[in-house]
Amino acid sequence: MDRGASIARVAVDSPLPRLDRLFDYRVPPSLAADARPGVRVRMPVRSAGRVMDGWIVELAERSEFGGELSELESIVSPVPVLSPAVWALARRAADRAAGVASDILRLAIPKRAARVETAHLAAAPPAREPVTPVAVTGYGNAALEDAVRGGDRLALRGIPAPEAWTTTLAQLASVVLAEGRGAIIAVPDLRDVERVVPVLGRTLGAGRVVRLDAEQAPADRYRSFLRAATEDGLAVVGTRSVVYAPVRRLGLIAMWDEGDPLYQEPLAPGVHARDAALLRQELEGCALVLLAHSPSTDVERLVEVGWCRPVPFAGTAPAVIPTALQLGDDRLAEQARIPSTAWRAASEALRHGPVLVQVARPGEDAPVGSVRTASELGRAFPNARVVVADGERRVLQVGPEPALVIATRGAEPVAEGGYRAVLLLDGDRMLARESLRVAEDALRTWSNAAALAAPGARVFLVGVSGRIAAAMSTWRQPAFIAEELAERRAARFPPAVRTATITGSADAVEAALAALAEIGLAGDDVLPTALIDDATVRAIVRFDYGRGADVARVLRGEILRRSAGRRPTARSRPNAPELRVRMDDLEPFTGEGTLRRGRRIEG
DNA sequence: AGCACGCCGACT
DNA sequence: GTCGGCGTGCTC
Repeated sequence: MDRGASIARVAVDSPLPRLDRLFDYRVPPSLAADARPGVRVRMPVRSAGRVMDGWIVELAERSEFGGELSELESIVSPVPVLSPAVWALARRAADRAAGVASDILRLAIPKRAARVETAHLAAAPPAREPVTPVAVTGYGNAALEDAVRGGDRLALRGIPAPEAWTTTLAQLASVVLAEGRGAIIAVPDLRDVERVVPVLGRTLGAGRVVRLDAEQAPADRYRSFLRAATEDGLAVVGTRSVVYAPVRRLGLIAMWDEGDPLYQEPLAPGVHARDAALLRQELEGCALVLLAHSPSTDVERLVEVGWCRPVPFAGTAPAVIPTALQLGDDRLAEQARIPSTAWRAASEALRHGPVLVQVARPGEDAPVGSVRTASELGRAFPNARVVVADGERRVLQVGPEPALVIATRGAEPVAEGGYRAVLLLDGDRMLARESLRVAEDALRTWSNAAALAAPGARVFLVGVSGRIAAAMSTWRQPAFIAEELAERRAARFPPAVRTATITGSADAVEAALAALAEIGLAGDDVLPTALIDDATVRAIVRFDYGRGADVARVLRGEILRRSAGRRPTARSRPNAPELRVRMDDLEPFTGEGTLRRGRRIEG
């Protein structure tokens, strides 16, 4: 503790909006030695007796608070777990989402495991070889190494070859690690973590790679977390909440397939990992690489406003052939809803190696389910080995030998040497979903599957035509996405605008809308209020990005007002918060997500 | 969340 | 008069 600093400014570990600010405490002499920014503390809140957890955010010599200060009760552990950078990020992210910083910190700081901590404190810092920077290949003379060193923001097109993205991420990370800085590598799901970790290990050295994801055992997760917080020059890899990892001297945040809906955080306040990454890049000045075969409309918007720079790959696009669903004379093909040209190509390819068949849904029940498709194709190709890969049957990889691999989208195994043919079935079904994001989502998942094809292998996109099929066959997804964004802009739909979904009692929602009207948010940008049930209504407002801070501030004020208001009484139902706010719901106009039950999605 | 403060109906 | 109902507000 600094000489003379006898005041600790503490963030309270509580989801209550009223406690979402810093509180000053006196540091008693007995705790002074360990009272450092970032440590977890316990302190009395409201007239002795009640003790809460929190973190010291900063130390000060004097307090602005007029009243009598209480003393910190104890320091839970001398290990700093909340870095100034992560605190700043949590504050920014919560403010932007009209939420509470400690809700973000819940994602950022894993539960303490005392034994892990003891072992960590006892261990000597590991001796490691310096990292050798590896050239970033496949992008011509784009000078990506300099861009990354210079803290640029890039929308990078993935190289369309099996697992090329893992190599690109490892090469990018090597550039910053070679300078003694750290990198955050975010991927959508655990399968992707498992794929990228060995590649990073080979490129950077195994001791340089740290896994950090919510599915780890608590002790493992805390061990990884402590390593990230204390060692320089690490690549920290994980799923969406890895963007909050306490990486030291952060030089790069790289995100694979940023359009994957798994990056949307379901826990309050529902901050998308991409948005958190953008905020963190701004705060820390590190490089940001959004790597994808087919970017989201959100990233296209960032490109168009000049916030990040698109970088194409230099190489050959997959051979994608849109195939109308004109059924031929083959009855078996007809059963399996595969056009005869694609059928013949698949039969031929199957003599040489694995063939991927992407379907929309898992299981046997759906007319298009993975298991049902597998049995149909199994009958048609009695000599072929059939592999089913979906959410339940996880298959990471298949060998180079012939096999029919039936996979739901996102669950496709990687084939050694690449698939000899890829059939994208059920495209029409995927596009029939009612969602603002069907088109970009379909394009993204088709593109990811197409990139698994061997060099020169053909990819058949079945039953899809028009501009979206053309985007696939020309491999010019960004052009289609740009048109998609233009349509959203014309309609004032996200991500051309931001949205806030306001749910609660009719009173509370009405008051919130009135408060928004006072800052000029009215007219067409306030969508008609919908009745959810007898006690709940929902309003949606939309607004330009420049107004986001104002809207969030006003709505936060309303939440604060209302949270002090009505309590669960006999009259009102218990646990029904009077006012909940969700900013930038992925599907604001269909209500998907907004009403999801379970953990809080509220303000 | 808890706990204190404060302003209206039945009581010694 | 005053005890205590719970509506309202605050937590360094």
